[in-house]
Amino acid sequence: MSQASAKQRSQTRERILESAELVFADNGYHDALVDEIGRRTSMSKGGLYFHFPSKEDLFFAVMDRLANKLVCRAEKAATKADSPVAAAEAALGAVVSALSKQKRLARLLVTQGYSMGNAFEKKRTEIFERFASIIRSQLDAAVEAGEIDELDTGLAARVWLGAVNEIVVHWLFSGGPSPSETASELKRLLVASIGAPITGPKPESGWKVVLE
Amino acid sequence: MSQASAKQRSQTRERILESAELVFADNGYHDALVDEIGRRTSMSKGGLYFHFPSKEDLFFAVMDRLANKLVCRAEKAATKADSPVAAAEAALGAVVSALSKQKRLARLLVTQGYSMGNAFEKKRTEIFERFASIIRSQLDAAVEAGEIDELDTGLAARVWLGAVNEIVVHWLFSGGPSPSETASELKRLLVASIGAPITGPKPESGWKVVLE
DNA sequence: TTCAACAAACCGACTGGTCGGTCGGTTTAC
DNA sequence: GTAAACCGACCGACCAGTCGGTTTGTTGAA
Repeated sequence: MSQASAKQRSQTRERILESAELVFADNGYHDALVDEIGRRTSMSKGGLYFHFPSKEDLFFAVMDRLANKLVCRAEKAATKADSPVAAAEAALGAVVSALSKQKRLARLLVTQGYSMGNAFEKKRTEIFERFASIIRSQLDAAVEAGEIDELDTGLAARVWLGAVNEIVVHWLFSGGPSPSETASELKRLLVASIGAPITGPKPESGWKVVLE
Repeated sequence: MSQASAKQRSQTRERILESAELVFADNGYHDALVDEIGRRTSMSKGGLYFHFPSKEDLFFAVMDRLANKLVCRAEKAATKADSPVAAAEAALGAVVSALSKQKRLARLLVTQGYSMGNAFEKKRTEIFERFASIIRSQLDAAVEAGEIDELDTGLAARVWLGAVNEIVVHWLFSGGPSPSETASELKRLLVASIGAPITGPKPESGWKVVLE
């Protein structure tokens, strides 16, 4: 029993999480009905409550699951790059590309949580901090390597994330261009913000910027 | 009657808006109780509903009022600057400073609306677009004046706003530094993002940046 | 192989508390 | 006298969470 049912159990949880993701993304936390999640899972409300103690816990589980997936992608992308700045850029690009492909996921991560009320803030913070630390550690490495001048890398990381966040929101709610469409221009702006050379062919040592 | 009571009427509306602002900011849209707003206005629920047709309308009125105030500040700050980039920077600085001084206002503008559900997004978009267009028009002027290279000024404006948004959220929910504390460093990053010279004492013609 | 025993998984009608909004009535101001 | 402004008890829709009951699957003794 223990082996077989443990697998079954987690499969069921997964099924629930998938439905919940859809419903939360479409309606936001507050307007998402537990009954609706049940309907989409072909499971009664009682069944759901057997697997998750509350709507809130279910929501958090959904968010964690998504965040893990995205963080994984970002980290994988970062390791493939051949310089710290390129790694930070790649991590950002991975997130942007993932969000562009899934509006629903984007909605969920970027806004739908707030409708939970103040309890959500901790989770949102936690997730954003995970992304921020990926970027920040790459920027730290870039400073260490002399690729860029010293700067408040934590702040810079938040600037990058905030920028992406806003671009995504604008895409979702104003029919702006999809994040992936503006990704290269966006990267140019953000890379410039930390005073790094634009990643064209390859950053060369001893480069200069002269204005006027 | 018409003169005197019209004044009285708008005074009452103002009183309600002030209380509503507090309650919405503290609790978010959904958890804000109309009864509580009434209590703080020393007015019954029926009285409130004489002045505003619904909780939703009241909320929108609160948001509009705040946005107007902030937009005014930003525009005023912009006109005092002596170059387009400086104007954009000043507008941003004005917003940052206003938000830093009033956590409540910051919360309201930045997150508390989402709990209203999808109806909020339109209003949020509208308000952010107002700010974005102030920044963008200054950046356009900067391009026009040859102060900076051509770029997607709309995108840049959203990057700026997104950055501020994230810094504010981080301040509110993670006890990060207040936006005004990091304002100068933030400005440095954002000004760099558009490839403009750092505004130190004053931008000099013929200046240089040399790395390595 | 069969079946009793038991527990895990699931069902869905129901409850209890919550609020936005209403409405008949009262007060206030002109 | 009358209309605007205000009152506050009440209504009714809503929905997370509960709980007694049913089904399903596993186990191990006969």
